[in-house]
Parts: sequence; structure tokens; C-alpha cells
Amino acid sequence: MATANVVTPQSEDFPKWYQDVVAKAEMADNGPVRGTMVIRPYGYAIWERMVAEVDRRIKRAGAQNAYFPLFIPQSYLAKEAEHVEGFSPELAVVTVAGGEELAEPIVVRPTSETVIGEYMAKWIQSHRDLPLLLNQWANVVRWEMRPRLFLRSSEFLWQEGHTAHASAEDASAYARRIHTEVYNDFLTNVVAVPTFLGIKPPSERFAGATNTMTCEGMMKDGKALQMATSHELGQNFAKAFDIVFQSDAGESAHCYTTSWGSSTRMVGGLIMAHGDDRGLVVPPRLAPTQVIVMAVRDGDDAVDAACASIVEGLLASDVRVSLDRGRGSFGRRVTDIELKGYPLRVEVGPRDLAEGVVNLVRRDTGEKTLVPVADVVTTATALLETIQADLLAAATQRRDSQTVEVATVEEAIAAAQTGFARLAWDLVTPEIEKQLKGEALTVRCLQRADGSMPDHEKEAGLTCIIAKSY
RNA sequence: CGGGAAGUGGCGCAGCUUGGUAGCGCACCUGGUUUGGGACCAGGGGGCCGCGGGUUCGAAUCCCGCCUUCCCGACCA
Repeated sequence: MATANVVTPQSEDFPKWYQDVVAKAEMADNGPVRGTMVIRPYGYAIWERMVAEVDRRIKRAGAQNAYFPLFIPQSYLAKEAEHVEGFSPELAVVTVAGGEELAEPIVVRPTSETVIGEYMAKWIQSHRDLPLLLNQWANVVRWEMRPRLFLRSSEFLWQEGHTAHASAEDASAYARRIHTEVYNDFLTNVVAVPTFLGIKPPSERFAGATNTMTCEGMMKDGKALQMATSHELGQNFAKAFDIVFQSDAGESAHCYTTSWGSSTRMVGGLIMAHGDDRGLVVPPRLAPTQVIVMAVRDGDDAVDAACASIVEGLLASDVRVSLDRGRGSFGRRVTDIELKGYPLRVEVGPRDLAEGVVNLVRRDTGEKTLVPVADVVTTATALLETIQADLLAAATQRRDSQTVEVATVEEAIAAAQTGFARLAWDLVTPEIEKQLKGEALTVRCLQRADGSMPDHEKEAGLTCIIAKSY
């Protein structure tokens, strides 16, 4: 039977749909101060899974975690001209503390290049100290004009990596390694969001960087979302903070530094890349709960026993499983489960159980399969991998079908209304970029013809991706 | 920060034009019947009407300021 919409349909109002999902899947609430965000347990559980997966990959790439302070002397920001200019408009500054006006205002970190640069300078003496590979998990503050839960909040959670190297080549190679082996691998293989890897045009570069790389994902409304970013900082910060080392030849030289980050914005990307009109859809490898087991009828001893044993069997196979404790009718509980996007639901009912089977229901397709109780674990674990692959395939298919090659700026503007436009980069002058801005469009990234990442925006034969973005 | 819309129990709304201190649906609590796709009956609880000021005998309602939210721009992970 047709039921009333639980959330606003995507086709009716995509932003409203997004807010409905965030609220009804109990992911986050607005904080009391404009732009701040309360991350609720379910939203935080998803973030914790992201942290675990990203952190593992960062460590595999050789970086170590550390922690630097939330408060940064304002003078630090000023040391790198482009950096301070880029961040000034969004800084939160402390001018009074301990009941007294401060002699030097303190900035709440918008990012930590400056403090970390100061300490890198202190810790690095010799080429033997290089590369220095650091990462921190932290909150940062960037005052936002137009906040949106997860996508753009004034305070958000992220990891920021900061490294120092002896040569430009080494720095560049490491930033690229992080970009592909950490970010792209995580986004593709765990979040199941295919990305376009590329470099940002100079106009979109991080303040103080010589090169900025991005992972651009496509949301279901055809808009782009930068899901992670990596920067080559050249010697800009090394010069500003005197990060110098002595080479094996005994000469001193400035380091080359990099920085790279991924944030709670990825949660927003997850929602908009896979969610549907029933709510959230979480890929199995990311899901805090991969399988939810529910009794179709309460108070039936045989059903309860079967549920318990299925949960136990899945746990023993390292499946992240929960037993549904929802209240109310069957339909209500199913609706709530679907809102949360658990990849697989096991419905245990007395009638099926009498036949020795239970019902496995995929969240992504809604497909139901009756499975003998004895086969639940093997079927479920296989299905989880299928769902993971299918979500990536569907997202890739959607992205590719909504990405069109165009030959002119006019065609690009038209195509970018519903997706991505690929245009020859040499057609895009600064004037054209302005024109695109007037159409609410930006150049999301530059790629080589084969889709790989260029070394530099001046390479011949590059294409660019033009789209609306979050 | 510019342009638009809006803030009334947890959520969604009506009431405001034509001032007389609040109502509906869902949710919640109790009891009962239910339970294979948002159950039903009965009985309950809950609102400084965003905040502050002003006009008035009297303000959810009229006026001013601020805060917050949403949409569209400029800015951004």
C-alpha cells in the first residue's frame, strides 16, 4: 500500500530532503549559535567509522598523529601573506580572556599550518629529520555566512595532515600519495562515492598553496562536493616560519611542506550521494550497523530465540549487527530502520520461521530474499559485499551519465545545470571564470584527457570540470 | 554581508488582516486491544506564542531593535 512520505521527495525539494534525512535519521541538530552543529549518536557513529578508516590509511602512509592547540596567536596567521588574506573573513578571534583585554588577540584555528609550521621549525635540524609526517584530528572554526549541517558549519571536525620534505619532488609525491591512497581509496572503496581527482585552478587554490588537489564527488542533484583536498605548499610556509634543514652537503635550505584534510563534510556527501526518498543509505563497509535483525512480532519466544542466535552468528563472523529495539508496529519499525540506512535487514517472523527461513531485505534496492536460518551468516556477508559494489556501480553510472563533454562555454553552462560539464581548459580565461561565477558555476578541477591528475595547470591539453557546487 | 521568506508544546501548522493572555494533526504518558509495510480505542501531560523594548486598560496579534532558521547571491572543507 502507498504510504505518506516520510521525508520530502528529492525531486520535490532536494535541500529540504537533505534536512529531513539529517533530522529524521537522527544524525545532527543545529547548535544554539548560528552555524554550529550538534552531532547526534548515529551521525557520530558514522563519523567514527570514517575516522577509523581514514586514520588507518594515514598511518599506513607513514604519518603520525599529534595534537596542536586550538588557540593560535594572531601574529602567526599574518606571517604568510596569502594565508592571512584568505582566512581573515572567516576567523573567530578571542580578544578578552580571564576577564581582561588581551595584548595580542588569539585566533581560534581555522587550520593549523601556522602553529604546526612554528613547531616544525623547532623540531627540524637535519635532512635526517625529514620527511616529518604529522596528522591531527581536531575541530576547526571558520565563520560561515551560510551554514548547512555537515556540509558547511562554523565549527567542524576533521583531520589535517602536515608534512615537511627536503625536496619539492618528495613533497609533491607524498601529497599525491595521500590524495590517492588515503582519500580516493577511502571514498571509492568505503564510502562508495566515485571521485574526479584533479587539481584546482589557481582561483580555487588553498590560501598559501602552490597547488591544490581535490576529490570531487557528484551528489544526486548533480552538484559537486569537494570531499577531500591536498595541498602542496612549496616553500611558502617554510619561509614564513623558518623551517630549514641542513643537507648532507652541509648547506641549509628551506623545507617543502604539504597539508591535506578531510572533514565531517564527508558525512554530508555520504547522505547526498546515496540517500533516497526513504532516507539514508549507508554502504556496508562504512555502516556502524551493517545488519539489523528485527522480530516481526514481539513476544514470540521462538522468534526472539532465532533473532538472538542470528545476531550471535553474525557477531561471530565480525559483522556489525544490531537487534532492533524499535517500538510500535511492524511498518513503523521498518520505516525507522530504512531512515537510518542500515544496509541489510533481517526480518524474523513466526510464519517464515515455521518454514525454517527468514527474510533478508536490501536497503539499496528493497529486494527481499527468503533464506534458510542456517545460511543467514554466509548469505548476509556475501550480500553486504554485493551491496557495496552495487552502490559504487550505481553512483559511478549516475555520475558518468550526468557528465557531458562540451565544446563551448555556452554548452558548459547548459550542461552544468544538471551535472558536470567537461570543457577544454584553455577555453577558460579569467573572464570566462567570472562569467561562470555569474551562473553560480565554478571550475571544480582540472584533469588530463585520460582523467589523471596533471602536474600543473599549464600543462597542454587539460580539460576542466565545471559544475554547481556545495 | 546583500535580496527574499519564516519563527506559536518535540515536529508540522492554524490563529494575526479587524488586539480581549491559545488550537489542530503527529509525537509523548497511562490502560487495553494489536503487530508480515507509518495500528486502534479510551483517558492524560506538556506552550515565557524566538528574545528585548514600545503602543494600549489589555499584545501571539500593532510598532522598533536583536537573535535564529530556510531559499537565492558573494565566501568556503
